[in-house]
Amino acid sequence: MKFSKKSEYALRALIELTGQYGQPPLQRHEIAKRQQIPIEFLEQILLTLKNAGLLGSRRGVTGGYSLIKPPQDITLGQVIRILDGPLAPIGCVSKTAYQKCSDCPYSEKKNCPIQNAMLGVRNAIADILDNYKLSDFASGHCKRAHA
Amino acid sequence: MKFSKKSEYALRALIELTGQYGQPPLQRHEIAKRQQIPIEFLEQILLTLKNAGLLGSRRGVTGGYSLIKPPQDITLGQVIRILDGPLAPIGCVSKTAYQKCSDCPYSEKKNCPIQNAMLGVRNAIADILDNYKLSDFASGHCKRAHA
DNA sequence: TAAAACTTGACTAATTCAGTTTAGAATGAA
DNA sequence: TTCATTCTAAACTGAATTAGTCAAGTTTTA
Repeated sequence: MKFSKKSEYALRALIELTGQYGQPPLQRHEIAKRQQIPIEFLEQILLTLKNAGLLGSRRGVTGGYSLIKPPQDITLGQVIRILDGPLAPIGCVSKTAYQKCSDCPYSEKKNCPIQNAMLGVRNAIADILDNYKLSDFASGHCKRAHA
Repeated sequence: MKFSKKSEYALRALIELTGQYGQPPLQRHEIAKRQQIPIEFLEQILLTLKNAGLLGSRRGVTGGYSLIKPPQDITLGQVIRILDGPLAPIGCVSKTAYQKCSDCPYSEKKNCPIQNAMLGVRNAIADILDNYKLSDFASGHCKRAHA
């Protein structure tokens, strides 16, 4: 049940880019230095975030990466799904990437105990991460979903 | 952020063993058949649960596995931790297996945004799974932690 | 005593993780 | 124009994990 290093690095990079929002782009080596991330690995991650539509980039001497949307329009849930896939701890309770379980004897019926339990877990995780905005995240405010 | 097949099979095996609590032990092939789990893999899992103190076993013709404690004294959190390790999505917010992050620039200070966010996630997961008893689980009651 | 059952440990194929390497294409300052 | 700087893209790698499988036991009891 761990998030990958990719997700962690992505979030750390996004903290830097949030601080830079509205200003000139930030270069990968600057992000790598500030957050102590191996630069080649960071590159891969920034590319993924760019292809997912979160970042824009510019090449050349004054180039770099920048947020394409305001930080309050991006949630941690979005970021983590891009890098680690669905939040659900088991395929049959995922809302964004549902997968029927093949072997479970309860599969077709509605009363699968595992599904009951895991749906609760997936909702709890999503409630937090899908309501946690990059703006709150970067500023250190621990905004709770329903507190 | 997925639970492993081991955890899933363990929970499914424990549903069967909960139904059998107080009666003669259940044999691995019977569990494997009812829950459609590869028997050699199931064996490995039952052994792990036994070594963790959740199950007892008896060899020989009338042998099998059985719960060693009443089903209301075992939580899903316990089971999953045995097979998949800590529930926390990142080492530095685990209560049962804390690990300092080595590279995070916030490491020593108390205001790490990642820690803030991930601690919320770990607590939400633990609140559910550590309050979900095997007895509720097997009977299909969706007992919520604070609902 | 032999079949049924658990025990242990080694083995393996496939996938994922965490990066590294290499080669290239765009930009803009000199 | 040229050249250093920056991003782009894809292949590659070593280690670890996952999901099983296999083989060779030991124990129990009908």
